[in-house]
Amino acid sequence: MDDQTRMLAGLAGLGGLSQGDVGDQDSVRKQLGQPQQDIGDILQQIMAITDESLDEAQARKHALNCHRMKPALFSVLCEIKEKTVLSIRGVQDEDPPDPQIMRLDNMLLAEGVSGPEKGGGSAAAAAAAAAAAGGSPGSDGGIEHSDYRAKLAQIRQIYHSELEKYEQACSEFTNHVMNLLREQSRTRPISPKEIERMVAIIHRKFSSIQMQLKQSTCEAVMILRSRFLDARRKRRNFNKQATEVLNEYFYSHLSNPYPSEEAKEELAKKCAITVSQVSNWFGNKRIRYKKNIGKFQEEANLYAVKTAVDAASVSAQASQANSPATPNSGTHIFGSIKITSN
DNA sequence: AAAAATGATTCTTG
DNA sequence: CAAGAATCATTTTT
Repeated sequence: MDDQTRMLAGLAGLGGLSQGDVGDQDSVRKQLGQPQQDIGDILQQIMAITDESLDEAQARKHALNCHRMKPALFSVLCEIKEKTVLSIRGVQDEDPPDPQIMRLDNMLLAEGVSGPEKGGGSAAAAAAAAAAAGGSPGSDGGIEHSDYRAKLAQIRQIYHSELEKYEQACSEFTNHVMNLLREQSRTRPISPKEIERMVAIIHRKFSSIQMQLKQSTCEAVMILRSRFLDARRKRRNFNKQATEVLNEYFYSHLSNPYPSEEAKEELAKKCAITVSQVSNWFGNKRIRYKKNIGKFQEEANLYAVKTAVDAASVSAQASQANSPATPNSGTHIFGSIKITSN
């Protein structure tokens, strides 16, 4: 009962001390003549250790270890620690996997930057290139592709070497701290849990650095992607014959230059381009024609003549076969066009 | 080197 | 969702 009341008073209700601990401390108290004085001295010496030379410190440390007070102080520290451990326990919550980090990791994995070495990378690059290229050219795709892959490999290599560097530094530092703690555990009590916590803290710090690395790597990959997979950056003009076919269709359907899906497919096949390229072309053509009809007059005449000649060759007619300067005689411009003057 | 042309993308609209 | 419009980034022309 005596023990219990003392414990309540001394530990402010924190509990957690075993009877053994209390007994230990009790005996310590009896042993000491003037506890305050001696403990103060020892603490002073401990604090002064950092100011001393290594040999000196070593010697002093040894002396302290052999000090008759050492076990007593040790047990006092044990007691204090019992108290603090409790307060620490409340603060320590396991970190939930940060969704941001997960996202970065996933992206890097998908991009083939992290994960298995060469295999993943080239697979991802190939998939990306395939998705971008569609399936038409085949000739110049290879060069861009390999270029992209090379850049990606470069990024991957930098990423991995940096990551390794961090990992190494982390484990080195962890080792160092562990050694320090082990050394210190001779003079003060250190539970495995404490060490564990220390290591966790270190790892968290380093992983935050790693996140920065991941972030910047992601950024680099995104830039690379937009640089190489954005088709408009490596635009090739259609060949002469293709534009000829397209223009022919456009000017011969000038009153309604909206090819149906089937017509688009047909044109795409004839021009060796994709259907969406045909759509793009007509979209651009319509808007640009309408924007400045005058500029396209010559072209319009040219193709009008062309089709007229074709028609004439079929039905050898010469109703009004002369001056090609007749601007699109029967072609009313599609829909209702508001010509923006500029 | 500047200007024009051109294929592609993005955003708004109906 | 497709067409229009504005814009981008490159290629071609001047």
